Amino acid sequence: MDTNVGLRERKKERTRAELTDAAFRLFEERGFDETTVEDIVEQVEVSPRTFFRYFDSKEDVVIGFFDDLGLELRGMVEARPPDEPPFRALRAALGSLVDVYEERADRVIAAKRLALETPAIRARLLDKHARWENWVTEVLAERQGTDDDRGPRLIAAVGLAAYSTAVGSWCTKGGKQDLHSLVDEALAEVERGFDRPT
Amino acid sequence: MDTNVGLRERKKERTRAELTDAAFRLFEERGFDETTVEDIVEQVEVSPRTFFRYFDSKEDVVIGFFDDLGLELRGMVEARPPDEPPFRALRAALGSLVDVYEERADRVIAAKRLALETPAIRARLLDKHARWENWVTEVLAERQGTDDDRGPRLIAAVGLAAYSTAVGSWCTKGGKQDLHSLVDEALAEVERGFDRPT
DNA sequence: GCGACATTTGACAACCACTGCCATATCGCA
DNA sequence: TGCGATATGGCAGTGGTTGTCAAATGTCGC
Repeated sequence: MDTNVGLRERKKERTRAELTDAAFRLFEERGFDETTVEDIVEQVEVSPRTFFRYFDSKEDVVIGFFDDLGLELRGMVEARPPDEPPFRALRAALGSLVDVYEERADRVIAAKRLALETPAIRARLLDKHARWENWVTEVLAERQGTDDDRGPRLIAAVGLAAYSTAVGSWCTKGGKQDLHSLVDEALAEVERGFDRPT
Repeated sequence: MDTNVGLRERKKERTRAELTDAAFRLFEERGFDETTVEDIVEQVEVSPRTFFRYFDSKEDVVIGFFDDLGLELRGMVEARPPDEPPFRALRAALGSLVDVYEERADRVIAAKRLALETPAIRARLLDKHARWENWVTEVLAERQGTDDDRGPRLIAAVGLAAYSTAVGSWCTKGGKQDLHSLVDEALAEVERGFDRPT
């Protein structure tokens, strides 16, 4: 049940990585809509049918990369001390998430560029974002043991919106700035509306 | 250049409305994915090709309804007194937008239900939302004559996020509550972080 | 009302994302 | 080495979407 290291598994990993690389390269060269699945698979010498065994859809190649991050975020919020005010907990969790973004800055920025020019990608990326919001909402609601989710949802939505603007401006600047400070500034600004000690 | 009232135009309006009605009905009956464009057009006795002359995509039938609202919102923000703090201006504009939502509560709620169960719709709806964010950001940036749009964007993103949560909970409650107060409460909560007179 | 003109529609063909199905190839293990 | 599990390829089919062209239909001046 651990990380399988059979020949089979490694081969699968490699194929997946090759497909992702080829796809990103072609998307960058000629655009997402102008790249067919056929184009991608012939670079890796794999059948189209196989492509769809690795990815649910063409967009999934771009989105998939972010897939588990939401769950990770969820975990990070859960791990915060229970007496911490909710917005602050979210802020701290997002702070940790930043590390992952910086590690894979190239892919994050490429995805963002694609999102700008391709509605289909943008839409999927936003959808993933919405899923994150739901997860965070759940965790926050549990933490404060309320049945009415409106408060937690507002915090999740607003916090993630602030996070996204920071990541967005980081991407447009080419990832040169310090994402930590950008995110933290944006969230600090918003936090003043919540978690007031009053 | 005004509202054309020729037979031609009226017929087009009617066809569009019939297609929309048929589509919403079928989507509700058997779901979005299970309804083909063919199914829709045969109810209105129109060719599939014609369907795509009225709508850019199948999803567009659901989204199209909201299309101009973003521009309307933009106009409403522009119309606010220039000395008003930005978040407050946005809050006021969203307050007016609420009227439109309440008028067409049935469609708004139907769209929301479809969004919940159909990823494709959800994604498109979110994309429209993102476009609104851009428009609002632009207007706010103009108002305060800044070149760095990070501040305006944060306000737009956060304000719209708050707005969406309110609309969301209104929809899940079946549109029974007063949307005005829901929206206003959510925005008031967030506003404390911005526009402070300090 | 009639005819030239513009616009809308329908039919057909094509492209492409995506899926189910079955035969074949490949890997892991006894 | 050979058996069972799994990965792949090929193929046919569905459905969304678009271009093209010809037929139909509204518009407008006369």
